[in-house]
Amino acid sequence: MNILVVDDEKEIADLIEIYLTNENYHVYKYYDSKNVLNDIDKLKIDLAILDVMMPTIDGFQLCSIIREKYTFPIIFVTAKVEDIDKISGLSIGADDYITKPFQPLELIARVKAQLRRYKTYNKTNDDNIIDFRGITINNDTHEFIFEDEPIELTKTEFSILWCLCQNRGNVVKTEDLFMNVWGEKYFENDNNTIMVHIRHLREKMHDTSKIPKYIKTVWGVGYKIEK
Amino acid sequence: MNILVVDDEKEIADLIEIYLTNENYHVYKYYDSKNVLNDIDKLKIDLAILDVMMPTIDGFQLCSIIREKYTFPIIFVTAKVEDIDKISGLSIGADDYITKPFQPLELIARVKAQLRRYKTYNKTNDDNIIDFRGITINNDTHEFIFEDEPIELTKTEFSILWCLCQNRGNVVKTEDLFMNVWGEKYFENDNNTIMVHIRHLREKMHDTSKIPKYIKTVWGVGYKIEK
DNA sequence: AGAGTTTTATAAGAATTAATTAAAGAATAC
DNA sequence: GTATTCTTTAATTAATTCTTATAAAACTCT
Repeated sequence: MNILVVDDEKEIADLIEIYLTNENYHVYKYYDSKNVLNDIDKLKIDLAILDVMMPTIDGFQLCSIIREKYTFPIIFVTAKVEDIDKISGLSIGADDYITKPFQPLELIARVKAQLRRYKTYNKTNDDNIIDFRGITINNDTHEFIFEDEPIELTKTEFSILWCLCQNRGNVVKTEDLFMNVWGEKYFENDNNTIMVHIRHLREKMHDTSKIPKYIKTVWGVGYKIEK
Repeated sequence: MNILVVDDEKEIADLIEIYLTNENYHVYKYYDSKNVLNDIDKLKIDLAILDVMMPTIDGFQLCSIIREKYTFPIIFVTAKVEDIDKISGLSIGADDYITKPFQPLELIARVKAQLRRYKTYNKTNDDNIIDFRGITINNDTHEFIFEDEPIELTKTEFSILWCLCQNRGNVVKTEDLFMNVWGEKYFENDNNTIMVHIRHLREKMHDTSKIPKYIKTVWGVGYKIEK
């Protein structure tokens, strides 16, 4: 989970970063709104924590700009305790509004609540579609479209391909692949089950093991699919 | 929009009702948790405002019970200002936590923010009529019209078809289907109840299991109805 | 180059999972 | 209270998918 933190008060931003990192969130920290706007399309933000009072572009403006394109949750954390500010903040598209000084644990709890609402309760996530290099794989419809042709995959084939696509560009260790697909540890007796499935996948993708275009073997490690 | 308000302090509940009614929300007001549980399946709640400290079933318990079946936003409004209570409340499934005394306008703003998140940003449409590909299914009247012919469905058949239609295009896992129709977990001994109902549905839709036009089997996963 | 290791290919049997029946059990309506 | 309809269970059959075993090929290292 990637969380955007924007606050011109460095100490506060740093503090929030510590709390969030501690909970294993990945934090993109900015002391200036302007830089956020340059980068935001590149980052895949899941939630934003914004300060209100900042130079040049204030939190409310930033929130409005973000909302033109994105629907991830936005939480204001600010020293402005006036009710009218809370109401404005929530009205322009924020999901929550916390006033400083705040309890770290409360902030974390609110972050978690928002992420739960956004990710778990909300079924419309495009996290379930991966699209690259003529490959479109959709975990909702269980469809695999390869070079504009729909291809039927079995459950196991789909799981393996899904796992490789999620980690596209990176090697997936045979063991990790096994864990991901079967959800258990293997490596008792020799197991070439995965190889058989990989072969089937390559077959369906008109790929060869000699010079594979898609699923490459990384000797002694596992498999990877190029980005 | 239907809002559930539960508070054993009548004055507070009445006050909240006034604010909400003023904003043209429809309010279901309860002074007792028990009655809520009796009625909740009949009401079509979009958001709930719960007090924490109540006799017999407290707000936290009520929240947990609601969350077993529903994902609409829940806001706690309570005199308990302890941080640990806020954190617990948010952890068990609430979306926001406001402490008494609260500003009416802030409450309204938070209600609106939650509803916006739930309704607007969340694309999952919960209309009661779904119409596509010669299928018209109406969850209010429980009517099913297939290629201009009304077709009688039993309660279970309707629930299954409704669930598939709501997720049309996407695979519905057998387990999820079970959860949705029977509202409980199964997976004890194997259970082909669903298969029998699916067969009946296909029969009524003049469909076959070999080359189904409508309800397709996704091996090892579940069923889906094409968009 | 050769020994040892790891991956690939192939095919067949094993194991899963789904569909079909028929009938018993439960719920509902009359 | 009985009849009817609906739901579930159970047993069987059918279809699909997974695993195993084997042999062959490719790679690594000395």
